[in-house]
Amino acid sequence: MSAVTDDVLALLREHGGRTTPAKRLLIETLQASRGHRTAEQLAAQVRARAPDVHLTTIYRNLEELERLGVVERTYAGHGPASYHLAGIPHGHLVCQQCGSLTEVPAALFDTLAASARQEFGFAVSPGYLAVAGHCASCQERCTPAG
Amino acid sequence: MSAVTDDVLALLREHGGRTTPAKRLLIETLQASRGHRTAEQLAAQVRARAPDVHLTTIYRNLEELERLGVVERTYAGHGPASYHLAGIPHGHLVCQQCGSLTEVPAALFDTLAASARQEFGFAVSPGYLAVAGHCASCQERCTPAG
DNA sequence: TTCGATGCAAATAGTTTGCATTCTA
DNA sequence: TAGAATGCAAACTATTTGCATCGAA
Repeated sequence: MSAVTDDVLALLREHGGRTTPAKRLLIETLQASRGHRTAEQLAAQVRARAPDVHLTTIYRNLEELERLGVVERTYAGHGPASYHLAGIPHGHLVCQQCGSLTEVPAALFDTLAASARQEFGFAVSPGYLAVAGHCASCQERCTPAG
Repeated sequence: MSAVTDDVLALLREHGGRTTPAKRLLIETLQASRGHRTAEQLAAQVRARAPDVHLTTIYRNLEELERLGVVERTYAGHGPASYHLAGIPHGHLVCQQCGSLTEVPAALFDTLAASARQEFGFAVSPGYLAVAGHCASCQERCTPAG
């Protein structure tokens, strides 16, 4: 159906993988969901079309796609990880209060990444972990107007 | 024994809490361990002196201390959270390969925090989540010299 | 002597693994 | 028809909760 899906399936085959309905549906679901989805959410969406696909299969396929660099996993502290198709590199802000996840340009991390490299020889990957804090609406709700 | 321990216990009492051996030992252990410790590690260290202290008690007391602002919890992705006494604000770099956790000055986050506030109204808390990437030694080990 | 703290068992959330079966190439 | 992929059950890790008992103030 989609060129991207077929490209990913082709890549999978190149690496010794096989094309299955579960994989095709997962990739299509990832494309359809612009934002970030948990494994559970992806499973629910895939099951809407193929009720027998097990959560385990979702996890196994996400892992395979992550290994191939097609999918990125993001941790936001406790709670489940979020998955999304790898594309333009970006970072994430997660609100400690409401849990909302905001995608932000990787450029926001440039200064931090430069300092980390210079001072600690550390190469920052902005995508893997979110940056915690408090989102605009939660601050409004909790700050006594100032 | 230590002034800090007594101060924390006093703070606990002020908030309706009680002084117990388990709490005293936990606070002393947190002081003794300069770095970051998981609940499990803290339990092991406390048990060296009081074998009957249960992991549940450690979690409950860490939670209480976190609520009072005495202890900070840091998540580094998957794996257990790390705990340490709240002191000078700082951030953390976690290596995705070896898992090592590096404490870094909060100043490293200044530019990121400023941009996040300006562009998204988001108030960054550098301490709560680590920033992922690859530490110096893991890069050496894996980069084909260049 | 009251009410917070504890120990223990059990529940929980999120994810991974073992194994027999099914299906792709 | 070999070996990858799947479904299901069960294990697993990190953490939380329920409840009876214990102990600090």
